Amino acid sequence: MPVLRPAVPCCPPLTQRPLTVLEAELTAAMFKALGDPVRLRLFSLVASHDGGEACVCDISDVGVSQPTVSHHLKKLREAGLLTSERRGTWVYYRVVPAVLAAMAGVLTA
Amino acid sequence: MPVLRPAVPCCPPLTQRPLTVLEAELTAAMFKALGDPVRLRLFSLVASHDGGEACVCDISDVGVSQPTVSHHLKKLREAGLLTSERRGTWVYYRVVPAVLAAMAGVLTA
DNA sequence: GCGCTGTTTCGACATGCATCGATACAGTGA
DNA sequence: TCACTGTATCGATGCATGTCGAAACAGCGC
Repeated sequence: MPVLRPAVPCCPPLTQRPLTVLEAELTAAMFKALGDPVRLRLFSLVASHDGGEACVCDISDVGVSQPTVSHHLKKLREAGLLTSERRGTWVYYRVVPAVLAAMAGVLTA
Repeated sequence: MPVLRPAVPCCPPLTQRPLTVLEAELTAAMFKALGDPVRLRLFSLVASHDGGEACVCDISDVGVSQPTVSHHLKKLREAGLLTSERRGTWVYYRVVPAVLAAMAGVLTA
């Protein structure tokens, strides 16, 4: 488990100057995490859910098996986009707040 | 060559409502294109280059072979992020203007 | 036409990854 | 403790993809 630590405010806008190798590595890892349709839907389900968090049971209906959902949620966690917390029987996922803004910033001129 | 046509203004912010299957497909394709470190550096090199365009010869020094550079530029073209134009001996790449804003919009609450 | 340089395509290879069923783990309630 | 539900991990499989060298293509200058 390599788990690149994204260090949320990472990189300047792509239009400002060429990214360094390390910057590209960190930023690409985040984009890659959103580069799968199933993961993107899972992320969107969490991000748009009431209260800013969602139980796995709320978002498991994306057309793939339960182990696959779990696998994708793990990937999103490892990329630093989501956090998870177990409360009793259920596990809740949340969007890491600064990450969306950081990624948007990289794409903004 | 599937070449999903991105139809630039694609999708609402991820936080607004869950993406549909089709929206996720289109948007994930763009994120996926930026999800490789080499491609992200190439894209950044084009996006930050003087005049908004760059010759392949200007950006080929990213640590991989020249055919690999060409392969990645093709992927970025197919994803709708770059356009290319041959002018005499050299081929110039440009960022498709609206795409950056569209992707940033998806990530903005 | 011929050679030369810049760029793309081709074919092959190794690695990565999305997916699944089976299984293990965690917590609840009886 | 035992059964039950929700979630994560394991192991296997098939496909996607990043990479390269070799070869093809495109323009230019002679």
